[in-house]
Amino acid sequence: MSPTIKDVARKAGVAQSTVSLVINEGKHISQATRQKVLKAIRELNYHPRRSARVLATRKTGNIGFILADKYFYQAEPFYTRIFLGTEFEARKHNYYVLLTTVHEEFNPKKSIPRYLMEKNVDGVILTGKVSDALILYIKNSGIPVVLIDYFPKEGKFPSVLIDNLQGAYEAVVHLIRLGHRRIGFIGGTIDHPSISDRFKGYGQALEEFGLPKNSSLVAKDLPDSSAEDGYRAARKLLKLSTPPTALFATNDSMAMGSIRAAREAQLKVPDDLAVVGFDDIEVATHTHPPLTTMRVPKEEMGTLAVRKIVELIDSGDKFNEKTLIATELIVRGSCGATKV
Amino acid sequence: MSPTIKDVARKAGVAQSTVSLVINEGKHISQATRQKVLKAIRELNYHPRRSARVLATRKTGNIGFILADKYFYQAEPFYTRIFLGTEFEARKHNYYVLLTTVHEEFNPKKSIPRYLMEKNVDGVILTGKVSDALILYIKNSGIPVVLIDYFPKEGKFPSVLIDNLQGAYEAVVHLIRLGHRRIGFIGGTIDHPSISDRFKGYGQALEEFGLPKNSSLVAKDLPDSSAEDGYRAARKLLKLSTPPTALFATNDSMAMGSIRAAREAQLKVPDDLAVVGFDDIEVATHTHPPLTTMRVPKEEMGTLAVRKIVELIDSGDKFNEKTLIATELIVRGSCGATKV
DNA sequence: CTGAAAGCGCTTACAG
DNA sequence: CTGAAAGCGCTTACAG
Repeated sequence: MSPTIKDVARKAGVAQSTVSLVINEGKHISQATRQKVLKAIRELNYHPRRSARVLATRKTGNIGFILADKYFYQAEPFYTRIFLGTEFEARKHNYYVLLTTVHEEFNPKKSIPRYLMEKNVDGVILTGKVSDALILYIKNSGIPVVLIDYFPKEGKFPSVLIDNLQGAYEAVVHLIRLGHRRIGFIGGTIDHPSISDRFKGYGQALEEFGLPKNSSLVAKDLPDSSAEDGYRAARKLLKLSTPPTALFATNDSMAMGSIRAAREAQLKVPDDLAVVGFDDIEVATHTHPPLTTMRVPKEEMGTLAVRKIVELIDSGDKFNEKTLIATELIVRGSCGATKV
Repeated sequence: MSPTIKDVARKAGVAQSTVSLVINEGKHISQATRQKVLKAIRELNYHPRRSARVLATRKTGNIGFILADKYFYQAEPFYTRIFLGTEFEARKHNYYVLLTTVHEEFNPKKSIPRYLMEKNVDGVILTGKVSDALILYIKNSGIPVVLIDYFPKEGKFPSVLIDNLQGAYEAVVHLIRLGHRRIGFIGGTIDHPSISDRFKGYGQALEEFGLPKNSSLVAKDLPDSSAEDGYRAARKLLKLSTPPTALFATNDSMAMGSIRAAREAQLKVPDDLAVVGFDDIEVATHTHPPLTTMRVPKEEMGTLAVRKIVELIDSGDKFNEKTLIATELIVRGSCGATKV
């Protein structure tokens, strides 16, 4: 059996509670005893049993990380990288991150992660679009919640979001500056706020530069935001009598699908059709030509979400701040700004 | 405060230990009391606090899942899908899976996941190539270990592996049957057993069909097994005076890189160069042409690993069985078996 | 078949 | 500044 706090106390010749105080950096411990205790800990290679600590403190040291399962199956390591960001940051704060996927629809019988039932988390990070009912359920249970990359239509929540409007605006302005005047929009499910914000950014850029808004150039509400969706949407746009000379897709998968559509239509990217995506997923560098896109700092989002939830847990505050994270334009071959 | 076992006992009018027996499906409980207790549990919406249970049983209910961090950054959702398989299966057995990444080199100060120090897992699943020293360290600590998709040169371990030899053999035979006689091999780090087994499968297929083994057609030991590596290796092979007419790449990323190299060399895939990959990652369907590859059942590997480790935990056995999982040839456009 | 009691390994008032 | 003791919420021999 590995050593317990009692063994340490005995070895150091002090009370068990003294050992505990040393470990938890309590005050009122003389340097001498502290050193004695630390020495005993080192010699025994003692590590406090987490479960005992949990029971005593009534804090679990766990953070739940909830993700709609459909994102997990996607090719893009987008949310997994956000998760990785949370994992790294959580270590620093001595928390574990419990990753669980849920189905998109809310089903109180199935959608509620075990750790909520078992009171096994101190806070929950919800990432991407999940059922609003689930979010409300958790929030109402009194446990701190932080949202990443999703925000329900109603309610207030602490959240870490992409500055989608600004990002889309910059992407489209980039195309306009390259001389494009007919810029198509290819977007996923518009009921996802990220997407509607990107649509707004698109519109704002057109407006500001005095370009007409042409609804025939807009393909919205694509079911899955998948490469296949992007492919189909782009194919339609390219069949117009006066097709767009550039496309802004609200994610890289759809941008990649668009490139495929262009190739099939015997169009050259970027010469005949410029394409800009969003997210900067890994494979965006492998397309032909490599994709120009808006980079989203994924790990950073996870880091900030953990800091936020740890603060909420520690302070007991009920603040509902939104944190907007800026994106960055990554110019590669598909927009025509550089020659391939 | 949410209800405890005491509240249930009081409400049901029985002893606390009786409630515990009902929950843990102990025998010797009359139907009548069982029903009373179950009713009280339902009415109070009682859920046993996991931490208390952990402390009492000295079992944590957690399984560690260790992955080299470099895999997590890869575009391929390969190991993440294995993880997902473990998560689903773990739920059925009432375990949590704690996902942690480690650096490739073993550093006892940094590489040892917290949950091992804190005795916070009952078993550990190690996935992909991780430091042999880490594996040994964990195994020697007495905790059950199951390896997925990696096996050290020395030692015996329970493991869930891809049948790499057979898979590679089938992939190459497929190319041979399509009429190819000069088949190149593009492989990652040969010190990874998966890769060397795939190389063996390649050689075995050539031999069996009486084709010469030509070392100039073999590009081994590529540093990262990345698309970039595949691209560079293929470019070299295609510059040979008599270049290969087909390539077998030991993963899809390298196969995709190879396709890019072919395109740059003005070669048509599959007419001038047939390509077969390995893994069947999502993006393999998005290449042009879509990639023919060997599908690896990723979730299934995770499922089997969990079953195996739960059995080891429960039984206390020290068996070291290898489980080999068969791959499946997925024919798409890049091999020339179907017309695009 | 059921109940009283000890114990898992910590933390935390409370005394001193 | 340090120690003795209670308590966190379960499970598990042990009696009955």
